[in-house]
This record gives sequence, C-alpha cells and structure tokens, in this order.
Amino acid sequence: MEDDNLDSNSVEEIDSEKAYVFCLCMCHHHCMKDQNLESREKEEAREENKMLKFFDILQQDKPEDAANANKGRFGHDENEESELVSLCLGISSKGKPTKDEKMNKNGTEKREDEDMETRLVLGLDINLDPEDQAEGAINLSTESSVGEGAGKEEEATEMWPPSKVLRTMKSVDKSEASQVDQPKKTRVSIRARCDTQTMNDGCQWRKYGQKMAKGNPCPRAYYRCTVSPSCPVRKQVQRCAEDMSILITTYEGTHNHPLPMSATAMACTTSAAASMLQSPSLGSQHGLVNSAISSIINSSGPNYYNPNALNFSTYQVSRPHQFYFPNSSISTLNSHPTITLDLTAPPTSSNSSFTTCMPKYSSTNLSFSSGFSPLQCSMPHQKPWGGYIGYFNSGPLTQNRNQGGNFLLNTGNQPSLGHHHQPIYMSNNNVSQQSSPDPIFAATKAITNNPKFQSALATALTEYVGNEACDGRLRENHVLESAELNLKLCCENSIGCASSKCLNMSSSSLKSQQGNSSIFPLTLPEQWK
DNA sequence: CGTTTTTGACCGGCGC
DNA sequence: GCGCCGGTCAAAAACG
Repeated sequence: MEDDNLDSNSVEEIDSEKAYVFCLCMCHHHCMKDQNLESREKEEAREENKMLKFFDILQQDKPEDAANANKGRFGHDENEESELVSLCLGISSKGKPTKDEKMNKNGTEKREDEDMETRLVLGLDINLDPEDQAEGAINLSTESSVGEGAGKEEEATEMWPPSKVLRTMKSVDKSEASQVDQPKKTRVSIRARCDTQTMNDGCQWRKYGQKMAKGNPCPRAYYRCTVSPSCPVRKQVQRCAEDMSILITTYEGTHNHPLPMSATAMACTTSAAASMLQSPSLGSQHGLVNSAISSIINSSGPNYYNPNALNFSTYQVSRPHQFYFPNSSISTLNSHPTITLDLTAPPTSSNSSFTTCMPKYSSTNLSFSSGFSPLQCSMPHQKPWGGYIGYFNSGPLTQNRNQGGNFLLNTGNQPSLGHHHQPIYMSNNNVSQQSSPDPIFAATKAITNNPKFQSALATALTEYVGNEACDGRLRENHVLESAELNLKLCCENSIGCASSKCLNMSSSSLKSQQGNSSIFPLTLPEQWK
C-alpha cells in the first residue's frame, strides 16, 4: 500500500467509476498472470488507497459521527437515518481506543492500521464462555481465547501464540483447563469450484505448511493471514478428493484487524455461518439453529481495533431466536466444530438459500445454489446499483456500467470446466440466479435471506439498540425497520457488510457524484422507503 | 535483499 | 508406550 501523498482534494478526484473499481483490486490478484491485468491491479490498488484516504477525510470532516458511533452503533443523526441505511458495520473512527496504539508497536504496523482504518472487522469467533459473553468478549475458540476478546486483548499482542508459548501458558495456568471441555476453534469450510490454488477472498495469506492428508491424494495447504502480523486467522485449502475441481477452503479464527473491503464478503459469510454453528441449541438439537443473529452485536462494544466494527459474534442472547436448516449437522471431528458451506450444489428453484441438499460431510452443511461471488464482487455495495462484470477467480475483471442501476456480474461459473462465463443479472429487488454457485455471496445471501434470520436479527438489533445503544434516542420500531432494511442490503449487496463510513457519506457527501446511483449503497432503495 | 514458498522435522492429541 | 495423524515450525530455496 502506497500513495501517502493524497491530499484532501482527492475527494473531488475520485470519480464514480474509480470508486467502485477499487474494491475489485484484491479479488483476483492470485489468479492474474497476465501482465496487463497485473498493472491494472496496481492501478486499482491505488484507487483503493484513494478511497480509503477518502474515507478518512470524510471521517475527519464529521468527528461527531465518531463520537456517536462510540456511543452506540446506531447513534447516527436521526435525520440522516431517513435517508441512509444503517448497517453500522465496522466504522473506524479517529477515536479508536488507545489499544490500537498499543497494538501498533512499530511503525509498520501502525501504518498498516492507519491504512485500514476504514475497513471492516469481522470474525468467526464466538466465545461460549458465559462470563466472556457477559463482557461482550466474543470468541469461539478456546485456544485463541488467550489474548482475544474485548477484555483481554490489551495484554495480548500475539493472538495466535506459538505452540511453545501455548504450552507454557497451559502449564502455568491449569485453572483454565476447564476450557478443554469446550470445542476448539470453530471452522467454516467452504466448498466451491475453483481452478486456482486458492480462492481469492480478499485477504492476504502466507503459506506456512503443506501436508498430505489422509484419504486425499491432494495435499492440504496451510495459510495464515498476513494482513496483520498478529492475526490469528488460518485457512486450510485442499482439493476435494471426489471432485478435483472443488476447492475446500476452511477458515479458522478471527481477524484481529480491520479487513480490506474486498475481504469482508468472505468474513461476513464465514462469520454468519460460524454464528449459526455456535448456536447453543445447535449442539443438542439437530438441524435447529439458534439465532445466529442475536449474536451479531457485541454489546460492550469495542472490537479489537475498531470500536464500531460489527463483529459477528455472540452477544448475550437473552431471547434466543431460532431458525431451521433442513439439512444441517454438526461435526466435532478433531474437536473442531465445523460448518460447511457447500457452494457447489446445482441451482434449484429457490433463490434463497437453504436448499435441501443432503450434507456431504458430517458437519454442518449448508448448500447454496444461488449465485455469484463476493470474492469477485466483494464490494458491490460500493456501487451496487451501478454494477460491474467480474469473473470468479481467474477470469479477467471488466466493468460495465448498467444504466438501470442494476448489478451485473459475471461469475465465471465453474471455471474449471471452461471459461464461458455467463453473466448474472441482479436487480435491486432480486437476484436472478441463472448460473451455478458462486461461493461466498451465495452463502451470505442465503444466510441473510432467510426470513427467520432476518427476523431474529431485527429483534436482536431492536433489543440491543432499544436498550443500550442510543440513549433512548431511537425508537424501537425505527430500529427494527432499519434492521430489516439492513438485512435486505446485506443480501442485495452481496456481502452483508458495509462500512458505516459509507453510510455516513452516502447521502451528504456523494450524491453529487453519483446521483441516484451512489457508489455507496447507503441510500435507501426506493422500494424500501 | 526482503519476502514468500517449500519441505522435512517436530510436537501434541488421540486411539489402541 | 507406540504409532498415526493433523498442525506448526523453521531453515533453505525460490522469487521478485
């Protein structure tokens, strides 16, 4: 990331087209061999930096937003809420807690975080420990609970301590042995057709190992997130033994840093899936998933670095809401509860989601047949009504303005089987799923499209906001409405995650640039007003 | 020359 | 205790 020389005038310099180009830059860099494409990537990266800088500028212009956000995630100006959709996910404020600075022990890390101030933080971890939940410290993992969670992170700079350190810790503090009873890190496994070594999910990964796994002729590769040096997130990538065109990517852990916007799609999806897996009722009742969504809000607030970021983690579930997955099961293999999102199932008539495909694995299986990839269009909310065309994985990304404010995406369906990429046309109202699965968006959409999921989320938000977040300034009904709208946006915009900076700027700052087709999907679509 | 990948060694958990 | 297996480490090699 370079481009430190942007001046404040960059706001005017960013035209609408660039604005939605930048979000694509990281989506396909692993797959691009072509020199021209590489150079274009660099250009796009520069545009992303511009946009990030742009966010900071806007944030500086509106310090009250940060203050409000620190009060509560719904603490926007009420007048604005009539125009804006209040996702309130992952806004970074200049008023970040000082622990940010503590984490930035050297200049490099600090700059990295500065660059990512506008990015989102999403994680898989939900702490099942009731005490931690009460504190709003959310963590799925037993191991990573060392140093994770809102109440603990200040002492921890190494989120995923080396095994030697872990061993030492375990030997020192036997009192924590109770955690042994808890499952290990929750994993979210995503099956998707992919002809490249890894799915490009927007994050930066470094390979640290490769092993032959039993029962699979293909080696399993181990990657760790390198966006932040201390990020504990790991992923495993392995080809499916039965179908080599299917890539199984398993995510584990929570990013302890703001995510690049292009990575929020995956993070959002895995977070939602993990949230469902972590439902207290799921363990004892097959197929019945407790509200993933009551877990979306972390009440005591601060996310690791970003106090306003939405962490898909379990807030106290005072009133569990449940919804049903026809074919789900839990895998506790290796003590790792795993939820599998199967994005390879053939399309069905349903475009929402939880289809009735039988589980392929003895884990929580969600089969999605809908279609397109947030891997490529990971920030369509940057310009959801403007649209672009992208390819899943290795195909070239091109852009195409769509007059009607619609979203046009070429998913590069089943790239391993050819390169005839059929475009998917998505209107504001629904998604035509004419092609086969495109991974993460499908998952996100499937999860968030579930009416019960929406209802549960809305209720959870209502409870949360009504009780705590807004000092009584917002009416519950208003919040509920917002929550429902947010959910719709989550689905329609494919990732369910949007920077609230986008929210803040969408109406007042950017209307002139985009007209009705704001690059930020934060203006309320007509049909929802 | 810094970063990333490769790959054999090592470790811990688990079942027998 | 032993062996198997999954996962990680770290030195060397490769890469840009």
